Amino acid sequence: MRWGVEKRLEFIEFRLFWEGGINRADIVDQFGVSVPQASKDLTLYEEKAPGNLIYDKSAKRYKAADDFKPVFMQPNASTYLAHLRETNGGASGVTEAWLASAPEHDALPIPHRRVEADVLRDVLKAIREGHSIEVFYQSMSAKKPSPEWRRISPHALGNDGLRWHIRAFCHIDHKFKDFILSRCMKTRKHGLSGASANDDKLWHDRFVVALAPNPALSESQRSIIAQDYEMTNGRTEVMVRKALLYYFLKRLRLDFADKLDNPHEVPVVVANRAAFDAALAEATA
Amino acid sequence: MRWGVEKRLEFIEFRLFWEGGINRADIVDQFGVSVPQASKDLTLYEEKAPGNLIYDKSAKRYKAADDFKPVFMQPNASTYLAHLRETNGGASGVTEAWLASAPEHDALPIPHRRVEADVLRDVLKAIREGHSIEVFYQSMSAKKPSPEWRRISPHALGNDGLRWHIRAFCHIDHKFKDFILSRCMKTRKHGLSGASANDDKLWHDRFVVALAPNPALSESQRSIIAQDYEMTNGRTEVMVRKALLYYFLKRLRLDFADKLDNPHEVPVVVANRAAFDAALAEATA
DNA sequence: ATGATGGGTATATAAACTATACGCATCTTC
DNA sequence: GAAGATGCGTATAGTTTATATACCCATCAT
Repeated sequence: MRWGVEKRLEFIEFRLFWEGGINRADIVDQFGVSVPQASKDLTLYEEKAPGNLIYDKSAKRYKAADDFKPVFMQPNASTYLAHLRETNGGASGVTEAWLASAPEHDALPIPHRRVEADVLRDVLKAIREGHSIEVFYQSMSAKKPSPEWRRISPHALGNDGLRWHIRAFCHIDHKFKDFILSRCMKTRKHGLSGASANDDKLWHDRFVVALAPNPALSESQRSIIAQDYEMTNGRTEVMVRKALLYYFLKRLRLDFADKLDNPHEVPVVVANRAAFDAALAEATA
Repeated sequence: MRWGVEKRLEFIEFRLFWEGGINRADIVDQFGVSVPQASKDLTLYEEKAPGNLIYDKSAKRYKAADDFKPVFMQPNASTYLAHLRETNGGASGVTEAWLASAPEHDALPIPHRRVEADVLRDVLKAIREGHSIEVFYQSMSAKKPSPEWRRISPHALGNDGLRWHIRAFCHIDHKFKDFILSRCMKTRKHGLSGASANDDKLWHDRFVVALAPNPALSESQRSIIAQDYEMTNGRTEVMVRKALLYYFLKRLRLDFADKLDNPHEVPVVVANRAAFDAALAEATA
């Protein structure tokens, strides 16, 4: 079967599963095929996945059967929700909108400067080819009130939950650091790399964070949290790169577990706090 | 031009732009077409986007020209980064991997219980058709240590930055509330709706949060933050649904701006705090 | 030099798709 | 309850797209 046909069958199944029904017109709109071809596709789908399709004459629409069994995809809630979040952002790009009758939805607006496509492109190139590169970077340090050209040897990208960082060797400070991608205004001058990616210890080393329900919660609440985090014996372990450990602390609000009035706010606490603090000290040194 | 051809040209351009080069083999792998067809596609691309393509005989690979001008897509860094994050998760689903030589990357691991596809599917159905539905829900309240069947009339989905909520009218408490999607274990019994989506005031009302750089920062740092958040006159306004306001506070760590030792941690503060607190009180009442 | 690899192209053939047309069932409108 | 609109199904002939196979060329490693 040709790739285009396969995609259309997948599309039919996607719509049936997540949106409950599909039309010839849906296929025509999505893929620009002719109406007879859309008919053939539906017939073909019925052949390949017998019993999944039921035509509702009254609604003039194919509906998913009660015992619908997907054969062209594995339904995954996270994937659907990720798509949903994308439709919110507006810019679709590669992923076209397979969601037609999406539910009303909204995500928290995270205000931020946009990342320049050309900057990202050049950084990716430097990572790929093992170059160093100069970035016109706005540092937060008080000594540098305006952006400066800095040479860095990038080797990876990291996401802290709110924004993306470049993980790179800094040719000025002679160590590996994070550079916030959106603070790179422009790039220039590829050059020789200043360090091997393998030497970025904090990036490659991972610390195993042990999480436990906040002991300030009631027992029944603790057990609910344990289920939420899929804990076994009231514990769950999360491997976190040391370079990301600081952001992990902040994102999960682990730094305030004890100081907060309401334990409800911080469902989990770090169970191996001493080791955690040591690792964090190492990472932020 | 047929949909499949268009997609292949788009793919060629995507790879050229973000990964710098492309091969016949890449096209064959991605779309399962024959080798001569991949050749034709490259020729066709050169026709449609003259000058973008340069064959590097030594590397045996087409490379993007220095003055590469995309014609089949608008390059968007956010879209690329969203794809990158998806590849991390593993589950691809609808979006196939257009990223071949992706850079090394990692995102913060957010430990969480998975959402059941069948649950989400049934909730979507209820929203779409305006039904109520029973969910086997694990509430956090101390009075309900184990999951219970609750009838709700869902009308929207909301994301708080860490997880998805169902926004629904609760038939037990007779008001609109958030239900954490991953705490819905199963669903059953569609029924009549208990309320109109329009009556969910906190969902439809939005509060305009005014954000300003943390005054505890130095002047130059404040101006950097102002740029980060694309502020004008040291302010930016963000429209937030009242139903999401509480999560906005938590996510941006706005509740600790003054208590924190290090203002660096909280780049922005709420400039219209009194109105904000009033709106928040209304939302959490 | 030799072979492996990757690209270009030509041919005949097969598959996929279009345009057009017509028939059928359901629902809405008058 | 007839008329019209809509949506599905299917048949035909013709076009586009893609395949399989073949052969040639350039570059590079050995």
